[in-house]
Amino acid sequence: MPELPEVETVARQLAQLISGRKVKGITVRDEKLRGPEFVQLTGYTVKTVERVGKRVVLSFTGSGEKPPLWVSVHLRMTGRLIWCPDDAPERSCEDMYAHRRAVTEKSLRLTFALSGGELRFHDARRFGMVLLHETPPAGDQAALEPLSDAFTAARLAELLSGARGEIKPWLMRQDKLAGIGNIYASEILFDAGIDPRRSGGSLDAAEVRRVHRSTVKILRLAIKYCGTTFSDFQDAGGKQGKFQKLLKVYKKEGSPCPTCGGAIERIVQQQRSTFYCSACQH
DNA sequence: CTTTCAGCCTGGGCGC
DNA sequence: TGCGCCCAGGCTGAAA
Repeated sequence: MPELPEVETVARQLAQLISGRKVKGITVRDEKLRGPEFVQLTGYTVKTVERVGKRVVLSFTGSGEKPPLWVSVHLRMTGRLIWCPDDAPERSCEDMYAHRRAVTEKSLRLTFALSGGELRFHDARRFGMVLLHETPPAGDQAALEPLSDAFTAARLAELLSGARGEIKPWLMRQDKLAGIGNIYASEILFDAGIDPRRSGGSLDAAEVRRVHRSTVKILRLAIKYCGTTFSDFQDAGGKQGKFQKLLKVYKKEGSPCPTCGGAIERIVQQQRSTFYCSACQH
């Protein structure tokens, strides 16, 4: 389930792999993705690949008078962007992700044929979105990027003041903070020692500072480890993330808390699992 | 304004 | 071996 660190990992890797490559053609295998739109990318050149919130945004430059274009990709649950270079034998490219069953011929939804290889969008469950834009897709303008300079404890305190909803679902609100999903919301609150059921507005200044600090710390650490892989996520080269080894509470129901040894508990908030330690989080 | 909830999808895991 | 059932979960939009 790709969140900010996973999407950042994919975007950074793709930036290295496909910047400067020319679009030779597009093949759309899923009618949901409105294929004809993408054809106009032919002849364009990949300029940048960046993360915006949970989206991968590719910018393209046209030749001559043609205006620039952008493509945004939301991986949702099972979406993947995989680079298959021409100079790798086809079989080894297939082998690279053959052991992950969800990435199969069947789940291939869209292919960008680029100079030197193919960028393939796989999505077993078809929740993902690939959109073509004529202006830069800015994401939610109001949302704060948690790894930007604009994300300060003071700004977070401002956003949280008066927030009546529970803090854990609040952290996942993409119109407030960009990129935090179910895994990292639980991990951040464990790190900060905050009970996920507290209302956002009930946190005092010191507690907000802890949430701020833990958010930056956990997200940066997860990016360093190339994200978290359970069954779904893998990077642009088909490899798994490594942050799952550092998870302290997510999916750890019944396991001992790494701090106090008590059992990690699972509760449901807004239809989603939350994992926490009731002894350590207040 | 808030909160809740169905729907989107399909592979995988489980029980029988 | 295989069938039916349920779950995963980000996000939208409708309903309460």
